[in-house]
Amino acid sequence: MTGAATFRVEVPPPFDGSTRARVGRLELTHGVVETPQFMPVGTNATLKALTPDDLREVGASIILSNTYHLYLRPGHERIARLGGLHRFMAWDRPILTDSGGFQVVSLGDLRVVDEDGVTFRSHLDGSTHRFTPEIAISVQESLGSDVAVAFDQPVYPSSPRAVVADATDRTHRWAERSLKAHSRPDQALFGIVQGGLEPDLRADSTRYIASLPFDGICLGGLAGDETPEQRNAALDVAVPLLADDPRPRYLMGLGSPADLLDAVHRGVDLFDSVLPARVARNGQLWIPGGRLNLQNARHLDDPEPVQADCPCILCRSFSRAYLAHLFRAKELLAYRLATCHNLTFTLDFMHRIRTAIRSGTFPADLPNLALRAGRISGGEVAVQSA
RNA sequence: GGGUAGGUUGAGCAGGUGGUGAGCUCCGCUGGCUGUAGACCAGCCGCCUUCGGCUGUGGGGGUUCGAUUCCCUCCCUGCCCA
Repeated sequence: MTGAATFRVEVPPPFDGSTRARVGRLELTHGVVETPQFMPVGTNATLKALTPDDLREVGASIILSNTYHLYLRPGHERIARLGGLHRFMAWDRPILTDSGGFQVVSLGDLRVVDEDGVTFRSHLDGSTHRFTPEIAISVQESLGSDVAVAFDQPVYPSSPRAVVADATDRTHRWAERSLKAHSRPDQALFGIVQGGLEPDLRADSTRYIASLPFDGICLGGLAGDETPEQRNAALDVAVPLLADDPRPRYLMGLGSPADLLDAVHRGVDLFDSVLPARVARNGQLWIPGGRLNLQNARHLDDPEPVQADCPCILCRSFSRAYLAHLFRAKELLAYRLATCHNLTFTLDFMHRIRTAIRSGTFPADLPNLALRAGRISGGEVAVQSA
């Protein structure tokens, strides 16, 4: 443990086993994070289309940024010279940096994995770069994030068992090297569980990572191509093994409201995802019970706000018709307004979840929360059964 | 009125000098996006009963086995000159 993170469970799950949902308080160098919490993703030291003021207004208490992308551009050493990532991007609340492990899968053909690390070809200019656990930690220490994350090797959840096993074992070895390499006392370090959808591998990985002195436990290798049922099953394997563990549990990459609700119910404390911001830029606005596609012609004459009771900058002043116009004209304001709305919706949803847990009504409130979450996929609006 | 260049599927175009015009970009429609190579990607975008068929090159007529192409005529548009 680094001492740079203090996590306290304020409202533990009930003894009756009706849910593993809990409320916690994570204290980091740059501030406090109430859990369950969602972290918007600002890969390039910016949440696309938003200012830090926007981020504060939508209610973000912590954001995620990316080691690999900042290493490539503008360079972690430059950011360090300029006072660190917080000062560089003018965000004074907590930041968690992903280690670059995700780019092992997302960059596809542009990388080669070996036992010592990963060789990447830059997506920007084709130049060759090497990441090892030691380098990933060093870069994160240069950036100065509140929470660094061990360098891991995620694979698609649907990968063959042998592939999952190999990547999981390597992730364990890299976890130890990440711990050994980490030295910055004001920065927490989280370890990452792999194991894919294989129950025994997922369980072994959970036990192993939990046995190491990390400040938090990331559940990786999910939020990929698995079904919600498969993901829930993996959580039902992993989280109970952490029942007596005093550290926060962070499911990497999950972002739709219905998915978040499922995972909170199964005991997850932290989330991140590009989803709400990305789909917003692509014209999909989340509202209670479903979504709007602002690219559809039917919105062009609609004077109503996207969501009448939403306090965001979009809904306070503008109509669906206006936003639909902005999207058609590809006006830059569309992306800012839409992103603010979806993040407001998502973070408000997490706040509602915390409130329900605090008031002891969480399992009972699941149907209502699921109704609000809607089912954000397939163009359908349906209630996610609790 | 004279001259000239044109008229191709919502828009803008490509192509085609007697031998199968449904090709492109927009627009439009639908879907997708989950630790961001993503203000992006995919499919559709004349009609039908769609592994196919039909229609379609401004209108009409003619020549021809066959016409977007050649001929006649009419309509429309841009530009120039009166």
